Amino acid sequence: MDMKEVERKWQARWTKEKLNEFDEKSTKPKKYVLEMFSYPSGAKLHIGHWFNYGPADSYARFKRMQGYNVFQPMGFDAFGLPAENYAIKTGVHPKDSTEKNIATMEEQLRAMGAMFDWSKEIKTCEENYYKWTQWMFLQLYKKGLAYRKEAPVNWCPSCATVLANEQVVDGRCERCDSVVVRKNLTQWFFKITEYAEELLSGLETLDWPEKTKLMQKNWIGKSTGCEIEFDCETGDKIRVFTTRCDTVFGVTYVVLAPEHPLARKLTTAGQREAVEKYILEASKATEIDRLSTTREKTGVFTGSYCINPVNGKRVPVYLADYVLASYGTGAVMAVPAHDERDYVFATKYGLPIEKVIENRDGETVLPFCEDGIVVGAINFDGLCGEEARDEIANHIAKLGKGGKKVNYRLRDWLVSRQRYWGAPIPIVYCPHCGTVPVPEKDLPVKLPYDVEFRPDGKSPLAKHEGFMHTTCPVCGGEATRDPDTLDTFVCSSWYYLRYADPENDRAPFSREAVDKLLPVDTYVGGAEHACMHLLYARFFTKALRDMGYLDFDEPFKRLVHQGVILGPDGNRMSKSHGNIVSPDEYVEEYGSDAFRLYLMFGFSYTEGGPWSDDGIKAIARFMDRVEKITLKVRDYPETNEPFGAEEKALDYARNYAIQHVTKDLEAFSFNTAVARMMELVNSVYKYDALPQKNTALLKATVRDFLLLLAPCAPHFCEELWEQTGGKGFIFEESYPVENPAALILDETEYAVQLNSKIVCKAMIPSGASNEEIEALALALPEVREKLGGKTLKKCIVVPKRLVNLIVG
RNA sequence: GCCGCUGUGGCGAAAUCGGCAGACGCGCGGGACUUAGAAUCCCGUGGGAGACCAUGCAGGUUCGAUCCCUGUCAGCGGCACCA
Repeated sequence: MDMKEVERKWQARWTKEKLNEFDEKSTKPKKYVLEMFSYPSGAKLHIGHWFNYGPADSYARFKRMQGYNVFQPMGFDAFGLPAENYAIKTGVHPKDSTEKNIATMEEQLRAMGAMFDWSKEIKTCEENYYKWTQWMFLQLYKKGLAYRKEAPVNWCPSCATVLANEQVVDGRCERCDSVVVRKNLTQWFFKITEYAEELLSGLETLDWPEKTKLMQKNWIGKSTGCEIEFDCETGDKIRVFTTRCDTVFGVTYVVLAPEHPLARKLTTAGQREAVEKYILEASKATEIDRLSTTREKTGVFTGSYCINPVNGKRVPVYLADYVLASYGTGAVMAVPAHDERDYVFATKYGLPIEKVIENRDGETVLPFCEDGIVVGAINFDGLCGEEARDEIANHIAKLGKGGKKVNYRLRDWLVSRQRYWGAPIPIVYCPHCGTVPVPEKDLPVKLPYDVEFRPDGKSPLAKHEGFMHTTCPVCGGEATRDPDTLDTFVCSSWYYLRYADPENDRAPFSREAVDKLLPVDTYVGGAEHACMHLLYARFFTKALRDMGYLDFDEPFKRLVHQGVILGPDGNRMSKSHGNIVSPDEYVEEYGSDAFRLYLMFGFSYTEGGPWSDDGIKAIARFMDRVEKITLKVRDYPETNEPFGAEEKALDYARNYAIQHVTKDLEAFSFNTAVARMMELVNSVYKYDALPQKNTALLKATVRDFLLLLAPCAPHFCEELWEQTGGKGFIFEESYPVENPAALILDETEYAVQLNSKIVCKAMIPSGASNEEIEALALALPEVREKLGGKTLKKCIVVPKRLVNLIVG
């Protein structure tokens, strides 16, 4: 079969008959199958795209044949850093390179032959999309979910520019190798923490991989503890969060993050120099390094003291970078006797270590970090663990120095980017009116084309007079725009909603369109998005629901992650590894169906693995075998005789395949689905070799087989369907359903075990009771021989699998 | 470092709820067809001469463990400005 020609032919027909478009008028149940949209950074589709979209499209087609009205849109996540970096390097404008890349990728995606509804395509960098991204920002702002505060950025002093984490290599700028420091800027945040509890509890309702839910749970990081206030001699108050308030009597010092607002204020003249030096050093370390439990602990004394509210003890205040400003209150109470890190730190700096918890069962070796009995705390001595924490927290609350508190590791979402290639933040700063949101009627705030990308200390937009200079929407006076753009994760947090209504120019989407299609039934994409994109999208959905734009709680009911296809050397494919494998040559040589089928068969979908093309020939051979037998059987005259054991076996194979392929496709277990289809082809060949054939059964089996294979090799099966006299499109046929009667066997092979060791196999009639099975097993010659004089103690029967005789 | 995942023949992999480890393929070996090769078709194929031994390694629970538990090693994904 000339696959190039066949692909062209069927793609043209599908497009002409709008086969791939969602049918607005259909009464069938809808099924929204969505793959994560592509980022057009490289010019071409890579194996990862294919591995995501090919098999997922087979799932969508399978659902279509099962009678669903399937919606499978595609688009581009087109804003982002790489296009801007490319512009800095080559001078090619991000808009131009992005549009060019998108054009290439669209063409390749069409050539894949997936059932994408291109009539609903979206590109996040287009005005009619980012207008609504800006609208989202304004709604969140109105709802009090967007606010400004200071936050650190990576700053390269030499390039005078903000760097992404990716651009910082070993603490240095990837462009000029200067040491990167952290610098505070006032930036926009979304209050995702307001939804922490619901983002956590909502996980229970989702059909998502358990590991993904667990990762989100840990990312949100709920912990129940106590907030405690330590009064400083300066009159300032240090608030700390602890999950171990039962150890508060053992506090021997307090630690602030170097970025803590009180850090400098509490520093005494004598310590000034050391503290400044330390703060600068700390600004160079990455957060990952700072959280490392094996890294040498460092810190510096501020010169100040504060008072432990429970016992009035005066303890020193230190700065140390193992405390993060972004977690909890940015300050901790240190209890070296009962915390590993505090113990190490106290030992290093000669700070006292006071034991206030004792091990209930045995010697107390410090640091003792488990629950134990409180000692040396007069009113609380003898209390233990949760009970102690409860009493002590209540006591602290009575003192007016804090109390029980739930804390989350989740932080608010920083959305400001000091970059060009993104959606401008729709905010104006007016000397008289302050921070003013751009009125919705004035959206979009257009991204100007003529900008200077060269990094020179200012965001590209900040240097653009025409963009920056504006009038205040409130007072009409002179004002300036926010020079920053939005994080691209903002664009991708609501795109699945826009697909429902992409042309709408009065709203991001109509309620009617969204009600019809959303939520997404099955979302397919990489596991690397487990904590960020997938959490942000959930947050957007919940916020939009609370603003009355939606009436569902979760955007993605079911989630599936495809694995990562690595380079042949086992490393992630990258230019630097020089191990990139392009799908193009394979598609060219074998055709898109064979390539898709190979991806489905050769790898576990959720695991991925190193690339290897061993076996792609086997897929080509399999398809040849299918074509050959299909055409051969087509030309047989029809006979209904005979129907004996051979026919029963073929019918069993046919129905077994239907049953398992259906189950496996539903589970995204594509490799086993293809294996079951190969088994059926083998059975058909075997049957066809018989001298006497029931060709009616054979023809029906081949027909079912083509239907089974169609979602996985769509062009190929359409062609064979047509060549065997099928009418219309194969994708308008129903997926086969197994006949349970054909799957009932008279007897099943059991493994017979004696004391859990296999002795022999035995055929046991279906429907035999456990007693009958036991008797049959005991009567077997192999069993009698090995049994000797031993008596039966117990008999374990696992239906349709084994019988285990325990003797002694 | 922290969070999560993975580890099974020469290779890709499979194994429902703890129940016959290795389905389906690749590769390899043998055979058929052919002047010959390619292609195709058929048979065999975890290791071991064997009792037996095998699911990264060391233990544990169980009648029975690839699966559950403890420890450990290796690889992969993420760690909040790559997307």
